[in-house]
Amino acid sequence: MQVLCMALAHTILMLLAEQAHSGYDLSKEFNECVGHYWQATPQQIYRELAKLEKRDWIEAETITQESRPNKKLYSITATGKLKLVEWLVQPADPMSVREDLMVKVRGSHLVNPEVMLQELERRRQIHADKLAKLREFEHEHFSEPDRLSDSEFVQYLTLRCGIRYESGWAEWCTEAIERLQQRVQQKRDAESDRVLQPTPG
Amino acid sequence: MQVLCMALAHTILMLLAEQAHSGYDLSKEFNECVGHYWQATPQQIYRELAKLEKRDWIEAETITQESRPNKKLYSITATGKLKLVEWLVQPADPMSVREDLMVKVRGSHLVNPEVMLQELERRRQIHADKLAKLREFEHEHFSEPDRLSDSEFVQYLTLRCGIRYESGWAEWCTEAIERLQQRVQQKRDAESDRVLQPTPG
DNA sequence: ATTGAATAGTAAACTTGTTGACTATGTGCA
DNA sequence: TGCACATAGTCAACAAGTTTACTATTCAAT
Repeated sequence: MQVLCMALAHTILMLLAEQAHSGYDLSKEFNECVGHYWQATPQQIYRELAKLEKRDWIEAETITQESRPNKKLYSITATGKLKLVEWLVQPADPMSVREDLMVKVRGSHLVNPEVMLQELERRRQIHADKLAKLREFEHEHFSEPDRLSDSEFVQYLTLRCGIRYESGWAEWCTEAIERLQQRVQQKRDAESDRVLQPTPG
Repeated sequence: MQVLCMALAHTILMLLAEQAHSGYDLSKEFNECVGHYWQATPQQIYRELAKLEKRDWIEAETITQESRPNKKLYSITATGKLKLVEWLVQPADPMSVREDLMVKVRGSHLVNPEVMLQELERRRQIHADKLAKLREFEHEHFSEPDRLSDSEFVQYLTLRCGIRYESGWAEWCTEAIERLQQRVQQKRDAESDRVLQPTPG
């Protein structure tokens, strides 16, 4: 039996539990709403949908459309709901961090500090931009947290996580830039001291 | 030609650029020092070492030991150093977040809120523990940031990143727990209002 | 005396994610 | 008329990480 990608499969199940979607719809949902904490390409989604259908956790209805290509509308089955809830109540261990930038920072003593300063600034900007978008989304959709539906409320929690994540990265970049600049300056000072007051010998 | 796992290969190269290591040594380094930002199992490391050796980016010397099994001591070659630096100066895009816990939070409106509260508390504790360890490490090894060597300094930057990461997660857990508890309480209040003052009809 | 832990390394299968190419249809724009 | 773009989906290959299970040796503790 083919094996499911647990988190991906269950994200799809959860979205289908709220509303029937086509693969194409799901793909857009991932881009717009789920992407703060889980990414998937259309290809991954279609592949996972095929597996889920084979297990009868979801079922498809082919919708004939005139103005567009036909589509398959998927909805969750009773079995699917059961499996989803079973999975939801299991504990989840932290995922491991894998960050190219850190690997490069860790090796940056082998290259010109200016290169790393530029890269850190570029990354700071990326995270600041992402953060601004998330905050805008928060402002637009969740300005009154007490009035949210259950589903909206949990979406808000994940958005808050995304906001903390991006702001954490932006802040670290700022800290790293400052520390690195300070260090470069100290080295320059030491160098000019050395030139002005050469050690006797 | 076999393909390298870029970040993993270059982390290994970077460690070998500082000092010769056996696969086993590298594996311990990953557990102790690199794990804040990149994880690798011994198996991944041995596999990558074999690929790197085939390309002549690293070279191995077999060390005959009497009190222990023999080992292969790897060191970086001139080509390896070149390739490492070439890679270090390339920009790195943010890695995507993939977090099972978020997927479960996003679906938690389908289960009893108490289950999610417990899970969030468990996770908060995990991140708080990890944070305490990292802070202890910071205190032990980096209490005087101005006196660090270049290599130690960049290590310190990655440690600061790990600290921010873990504290960010712990704080988000706390926030989520508070918001969720507040919501549960509001629902209880609304429920008791409904019972005490039933709507006429 | 033997068991378990640490040291040192290898092999194979499997899971999961990425990439590029491919087939279609319909709409709007230039 | 043709081009780009959005919609809707499929196939195949590849990259990278995980898991399990091996083979060995040495040392310390029970």
